[in-house]
Amino acid sequence: MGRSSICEKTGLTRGTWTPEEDRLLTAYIKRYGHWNWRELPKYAALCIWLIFLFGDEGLGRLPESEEVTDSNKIAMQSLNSELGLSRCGKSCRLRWMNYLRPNIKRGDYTREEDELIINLHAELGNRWSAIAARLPGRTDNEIKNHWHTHLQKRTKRTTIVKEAKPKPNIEHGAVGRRESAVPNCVHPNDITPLILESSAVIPISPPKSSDFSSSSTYDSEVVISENQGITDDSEISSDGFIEYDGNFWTEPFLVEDSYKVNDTMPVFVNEYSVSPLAEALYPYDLYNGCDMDMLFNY
DNA sequence: AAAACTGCCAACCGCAGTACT
DNA sequence: GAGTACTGCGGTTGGCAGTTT
Repeated sequence: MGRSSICEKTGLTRGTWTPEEDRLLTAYIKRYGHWNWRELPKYAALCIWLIFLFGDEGLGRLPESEEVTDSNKIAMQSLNSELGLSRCGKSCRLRWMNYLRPNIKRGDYTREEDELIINLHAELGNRWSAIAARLPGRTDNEIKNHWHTHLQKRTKRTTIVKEAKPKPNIEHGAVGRRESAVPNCVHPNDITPLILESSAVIPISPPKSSDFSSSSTYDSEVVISENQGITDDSEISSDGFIEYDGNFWTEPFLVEDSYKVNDTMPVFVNEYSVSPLAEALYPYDLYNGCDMDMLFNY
């Protein structure tokens, strides 16, 4: 038996993220950045709760670091549990990096992307993060999954097809010449042509009907930003979030200006529309008795 | 119709690397 | 240099959805 995970030890939530958790995490990171993954989930719900209730003044109600007593911590954990972000930092980071962060390209892979992945894998091996760095908008996890579910099979099948034809048809020019040159092993530089040739022999399976299918189809490239419904990232920064390395407790306001679309509108609140945050909190009936001007235009 | 099987992908786990004290 | 905390990476798994029997 392996040792139990941190999440198991601490009773934190595991498994699939709910939309409410996504909204909470997104709203928090958009405002503060991911200054410390380990500490982030501990304070996310508390900060957003205070902002929601008291506007920016709410931040002033945050305790200084030296004031965070055990009873404070218990209260925070209780609050986080109530609000649904009782996740370990690692889980938050993974969710943000692989799914929630802006500019993630989802949907089918183009032929060019597949070619690039195959070439890069031949060059770099299973260094998925390095491969992902060369494919804008794709995450290492997504590329890894795509490789294992689609590309690896195709490369294997291509090899089998090639090996099953010991006498190349010279009439087909390059195909025949390459087959005769690489009977058992394939030079990295030859992999892409082999795959492309195999595509003519092995039909590419049609795309799934799922919105977020990662299967390959070269008819179109679907780019969906998961955060389009939350905010207009282009107004915030190139990445749409803040890298913050300061002390959160002592300098909570330093990133204040960078998250705002303009002077009056926080990024996760559209004027008088129901914000993701508001939606997330709605089940708790927090609107009752609140000043709507304060809530949406603080 | 339902059970069994398969494919896919989000999420988890454990380790390595890095920064800091 | 040792110890600790944290982040990032790659391998693996669990669960869902679709397909087959």
